[in-house]
Amino acid sequence: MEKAYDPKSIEQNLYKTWEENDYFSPKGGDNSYCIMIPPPNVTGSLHMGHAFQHTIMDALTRYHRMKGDNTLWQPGSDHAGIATQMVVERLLDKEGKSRHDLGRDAFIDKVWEWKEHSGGTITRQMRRLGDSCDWSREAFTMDDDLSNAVLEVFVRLYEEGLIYRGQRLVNWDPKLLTAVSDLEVESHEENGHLWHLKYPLSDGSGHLVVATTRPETMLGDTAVAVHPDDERYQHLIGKTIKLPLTDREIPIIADDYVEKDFGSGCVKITPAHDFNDYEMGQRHNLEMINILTPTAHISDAAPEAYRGLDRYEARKKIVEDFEQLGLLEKIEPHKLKVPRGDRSGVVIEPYLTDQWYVKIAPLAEPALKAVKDGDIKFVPENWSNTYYHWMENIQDWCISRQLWWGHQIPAWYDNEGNVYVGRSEEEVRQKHNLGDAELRRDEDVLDTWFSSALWPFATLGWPEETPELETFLPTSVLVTGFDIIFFWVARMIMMGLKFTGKVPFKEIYITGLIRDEHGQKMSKSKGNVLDPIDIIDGIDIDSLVDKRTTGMMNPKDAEKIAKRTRKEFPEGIAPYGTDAMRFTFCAMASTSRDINFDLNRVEGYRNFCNKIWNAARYVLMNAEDQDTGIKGGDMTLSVADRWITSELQKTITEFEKAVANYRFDLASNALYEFTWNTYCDWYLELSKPILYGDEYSDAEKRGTRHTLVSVLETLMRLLHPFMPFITEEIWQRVAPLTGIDTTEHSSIMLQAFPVSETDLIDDKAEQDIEWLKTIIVGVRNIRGEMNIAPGKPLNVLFRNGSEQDKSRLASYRTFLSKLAKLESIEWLEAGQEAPMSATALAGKMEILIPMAGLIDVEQEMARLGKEKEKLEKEQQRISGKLSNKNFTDKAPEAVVNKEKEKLEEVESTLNKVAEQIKQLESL
RNA sequence: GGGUGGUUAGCUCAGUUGGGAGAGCAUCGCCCUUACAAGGCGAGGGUCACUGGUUCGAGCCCAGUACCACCCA
Repeated sequence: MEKAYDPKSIEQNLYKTWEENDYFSPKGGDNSYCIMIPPPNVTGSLHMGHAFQHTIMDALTRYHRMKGDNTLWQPGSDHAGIATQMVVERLLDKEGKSRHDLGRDAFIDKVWEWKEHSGGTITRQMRRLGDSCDWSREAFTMDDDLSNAVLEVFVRLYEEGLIYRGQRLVNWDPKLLTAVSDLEVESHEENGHLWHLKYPLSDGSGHLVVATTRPETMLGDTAVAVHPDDERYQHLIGKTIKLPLTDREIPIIADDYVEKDFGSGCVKITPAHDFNDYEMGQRHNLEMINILTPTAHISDAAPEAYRGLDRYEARKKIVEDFEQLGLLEKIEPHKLKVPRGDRSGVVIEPYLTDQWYVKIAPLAEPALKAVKDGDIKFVPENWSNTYYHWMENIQDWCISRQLWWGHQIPAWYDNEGNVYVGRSEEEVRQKHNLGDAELRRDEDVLDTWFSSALWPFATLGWPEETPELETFLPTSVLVTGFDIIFFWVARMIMMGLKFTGKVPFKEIYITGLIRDEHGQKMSKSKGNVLDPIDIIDGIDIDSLVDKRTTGMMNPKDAEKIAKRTRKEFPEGIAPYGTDAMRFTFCAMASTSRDINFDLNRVEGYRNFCNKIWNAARYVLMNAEDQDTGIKGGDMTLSVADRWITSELQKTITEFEKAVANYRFDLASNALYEFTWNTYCDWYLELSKPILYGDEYSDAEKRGTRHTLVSVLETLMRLLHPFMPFITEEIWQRVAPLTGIDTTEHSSIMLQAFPVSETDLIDDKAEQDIEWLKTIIVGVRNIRGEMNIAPGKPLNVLFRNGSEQDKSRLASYRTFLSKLAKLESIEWLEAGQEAPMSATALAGKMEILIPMAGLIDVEQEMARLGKEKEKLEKEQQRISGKLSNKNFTDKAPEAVVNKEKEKLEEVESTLNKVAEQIKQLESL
């Protein structure tokens, strides 16, 4: 084995072997376990959030596979309508073409071509992460099977009246020229203005003042509203306004939606361009005037002077015209929430169009109930409240998009404008006896999330009744971020219940978001993005800077980012390997809080990998080609052997408990702690005296070799779900030494997960080792504090030992001598004069290190002084507690007794320390 | 405006029936000891945001305040 762990040399080969041997497909027993991947966009590459979630999913998948479950991790990707279409359009743009130059069919061919060409990025990355998903089942939302499921769902919902077409206000993206759903709109506060406009009354008796953040919409005003109880305007209700810049007269109406205290208390109403005004327009039967074109220019419905102007040019001109007419009262700076398209970034316009909608209330009700009844459980639980709140206020879902890339809506129109919905044109003609009448298919496609909503059952073969559907639905757990609970999770639940009668998954594990080490969101524009692959393979600083700064809109930002990046990573990023990164994610995955990703943590866990690697080296050096007991022969287990085996059982139990609660952080800690602080720091050291010492028998050496390899072999299986590569590599070498035939059992990933055996728990061994550790640590402490070289052999004296201490020393003298580097250990009889010594305590027993030529008196005084101070504080605290009658009366007896014992112990220790100090002082 | 989460060591974070404040990294000291210097051994470092309450006892429970983050209107 190489002296240092080198992930590069092992990872990719191992993955290839696993995949070629078809280890990823389900082949377990009766219990099925299934995770559906949240399908990433084909456009994209995996970011840190994916890497995090994939680590969790893969850990769960590997864990359950090893437990013998029939385990499927279903992979696939999403066609991501808008995002993908934008990417391809941008490519066309570089050739100076638009999609319209190509035409719909040619454009779609182009998208497919692009997908074939560059859609493999994600699956390649997933392989690098070690994702053990069943690639033979890889799905894509635009595949024939899934497209059929989409058709089927659309038609059935339509036939039930749950899909309808209607003219309403939608969120219109004037750049992408499509409707988008509420969820695709992001509103953020921006600085704007509030324009106060004077609207003259028709009878010439004065004017009202209305305030607006969008003056251009006044061209579409069809009323002015006041609050019905507002005394100031009572007499005006029912009168009319002469709308400036137009020749229209509009009514003054009363509606209690109006806030009396905001602005003048008068509100201009533009039903065709504002959601609230739309509602009010419905209530009051107001005319709707659509003054915008799809590209947000002023339409022909407006006075000629403004037609064809861009919305912001029109705004400017209208304000100027008001001013000229003396009708501009004032302009105030104003902060407002500006809605922007999450893809295009342009300001969204509420816009009146024909769109398709899903009537959501009938679907939402059972979906709400499923969570309330506990058929679906959120982890952590508090996300269910967010879910309830959303589901109880859910609006109908606009599902049509004016795009080309996606599932085209299966609706046809005849020349009279009738609409027919069916699985195909043929079916429609037949069903409605249309003969060969001219039919035109609806050009729109469905919202990407429509097909995503069917993902859990469509990938398993629905609408066919497949065995997979029977076996894996409901799936076990969905692992995802809270940002798509509404986009995706809720819709899967609704559709799943509707079409399969089953919940799509039993649990939803909500992960936190990955942020940078300062808690900033990772984004291209901030230049703080980390690519998981760069953490695995490493990257030099120049390449990293290039990566972060290419394609920046603003060259100034690029400069800033380059500078910051160079400062933060002067040497670039070291290659940490997949396992180190995965373990980092696991270790940081506490209860769905956001995670500030710190590369220092990765480095720490890379070191952990190296520790494991070297522990394995040590074990192999001492066990390979040697007698590990698999061929029989007497075997005697030492106290250390029994102890480490006992500790291992406890670690397994702890791990199981943590994973059952999705506490991967606690699980990782248990593994880390056992591996490093227990197995490496103590057990491997304890094994050395036995293996290297002449005083131990063959049976004892055999027992220790056996324990070394069997604990390591078990530990590899325990670690495997989190660190698949290094554990496989080591297991392949260690397993044969435990008698496992690796030609038959070819991979750790198909081995059984360790089971904790309670009869291997050994309290006596644990106490004995505890005793050993106390003494060794005591001696080391003196060495450390006194600056005595670790290698310098010491003579020690024990005093005031009990019978147990004496028998322990008799049994474990070699361990003590070797681990504490002692030359001699001798008993001092009670009352026997001790030489001047530094002391430590193991219970009541004193450990004395004679100081002649070794120890500085003042230093030892200082050390003991510190010790004394600590003990006195503790003594004070406890005795204070115990002298409080309230405490002794009211606290449970067990607690009080515990405190009493503690006090006794502290006081006896304190006495001994004080005695030592006195002795030193007397010199 | 409504809601959710957070505030613990210099940094990143654990702390699950309320009963001795923890880890990793960073810092300091000693050591290249025959698995590992990506290491070993030891040490220092915290009014657990603030105020009040419940309790014999609060990092933990309750009320309020401040600040931060996110979601919704």
